[in-house]
Amino acid sequence: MLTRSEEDHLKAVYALLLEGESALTKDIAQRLRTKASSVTDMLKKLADKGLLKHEPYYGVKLTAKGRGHALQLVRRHRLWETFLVQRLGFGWDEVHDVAEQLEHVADDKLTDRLDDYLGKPGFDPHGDPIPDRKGRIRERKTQRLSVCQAQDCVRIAAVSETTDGLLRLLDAKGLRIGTQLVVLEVHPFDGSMDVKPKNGAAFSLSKDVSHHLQVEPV
Amino acid sequence: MLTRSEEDHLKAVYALLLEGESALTKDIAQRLRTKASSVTDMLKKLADKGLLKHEPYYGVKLTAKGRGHALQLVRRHRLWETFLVQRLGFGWDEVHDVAEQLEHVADDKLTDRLDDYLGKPGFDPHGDPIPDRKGRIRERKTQRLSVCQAQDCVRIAAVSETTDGLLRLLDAKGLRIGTQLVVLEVHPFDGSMDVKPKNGAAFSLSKDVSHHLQVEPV
DNA sequence: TGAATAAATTAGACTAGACTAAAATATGGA
DNA sequence: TCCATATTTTAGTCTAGTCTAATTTATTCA
Ligand SMILES: [Mn+2]
Ligand SMILES: [Mn+2]
Ligand SMILES: [Mn+2]
Ligand SMILES: [Mn+2]
Repeated sequence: MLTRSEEDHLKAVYALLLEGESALTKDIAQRLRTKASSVTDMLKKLADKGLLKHEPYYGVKLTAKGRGHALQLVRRHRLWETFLVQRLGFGWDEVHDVAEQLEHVADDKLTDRLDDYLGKPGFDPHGDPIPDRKGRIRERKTQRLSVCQAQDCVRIAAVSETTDGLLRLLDAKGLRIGTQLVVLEVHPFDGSMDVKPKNGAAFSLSKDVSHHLQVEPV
Repeated sequence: MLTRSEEDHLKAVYALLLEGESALTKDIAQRLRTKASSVTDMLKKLADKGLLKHEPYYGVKLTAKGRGHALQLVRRHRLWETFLVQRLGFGWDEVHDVAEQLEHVADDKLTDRLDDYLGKPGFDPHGDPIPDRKGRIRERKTQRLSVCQAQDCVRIAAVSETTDGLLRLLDAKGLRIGTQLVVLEVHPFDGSMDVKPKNGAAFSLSKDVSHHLQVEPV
């Protein structure tokens, strides 16, 4: 049984390894709003439990066991987010903090029943994949909207930064998971691009925004 | 913001004061499976926060603030139990431990939306009243089935001990919240009674069981 | 190459929440 | 009344998880 803090550290490692190839002590600390020295202690503890390999001054790698635990945690987090949005009517910008708490209620029966109840969803409200009970994830080939070119037709698959501000901006522009877009033009000067949703008028997106939209070809 | 342990202590005090008129240190310890000395420390802390009055060697009384917090906790506990049974298909004997964890996710929006989603239920799966968002409880006049007499017609309103064994025994006999019964006969020798459900054959209940069934006249 | 800097670890301190053992207090029965 | 017992509190210890400050190690660049 892992404590809440152990779980949060494990998840931070998992997320950082997905984003880049290394999980640095300082980045874990920044993500958890704690200090590097605290992270060092916790990494030692997680290594003792066989959840990760920690070579002091080199990097952190998850073991199969550690990855399994992390995936279960991600599964619970994303199932709860889905529940909050689909069933309780929360906005996708309002669910993160609550899910951050609910994810720590570790009960396999609860998790599996919730999964059934929601219809075994493959993706959460932000478009992130939900691992199944065995930790398997549905893979997709997506790319950032910011690397697309004029004439490309794409569908928004996920938002890679779920800060409230970005999500609300997307709401304001009518952009959501599944929205189809055509790229009209890319402006080299500032990296902004003009896009046109399938049903709607064209508008412009800054590079800050397009960089955080994961899209798939349509 | 209260910690999980503070919340559990407060709830134990609240429950003990409801059952009897005093909440003794040793009883709190027993309920929380902890030691009297630990309880003393926590009572001091809760008193410092203005949630209860603790006169060493005398008793514990909740302040209005403390009662309010306890009621919110009870509200969350019972709403989650209701969710688990009504929506996720859990048995009424399976929900307590999970609800004991979920109750500590303190988010008013979550609680209120869950309440709405469940249709603002007045009672949980064990027949216990669910406080509303202001902490108000629907009062009923119930009595133990064990004090009823031959010919009494009653409806089961609540089960006052939610141990797995009792709940499964009731399941086996087809007794649930709302079941209507006629008391046929009471046997003074062992306190057992013969009862007949409205739709079904008569059978006998031991005093151990009838003592834990709260009923209302029908 | 070798400082300067960045990153990570170690050392030591603190708090919360538990425990055991000992002391203090209250209570019930002879 | 007064002692035996039950209950509660106090004193002191322990672990988990955090912190700051100091030290160690790795990296970068002049
Ligand atoms: Mn979390
Ligand atoms: Mn998400
Ligand atoms: Mn609890
Ligand atoms: Mn209940």
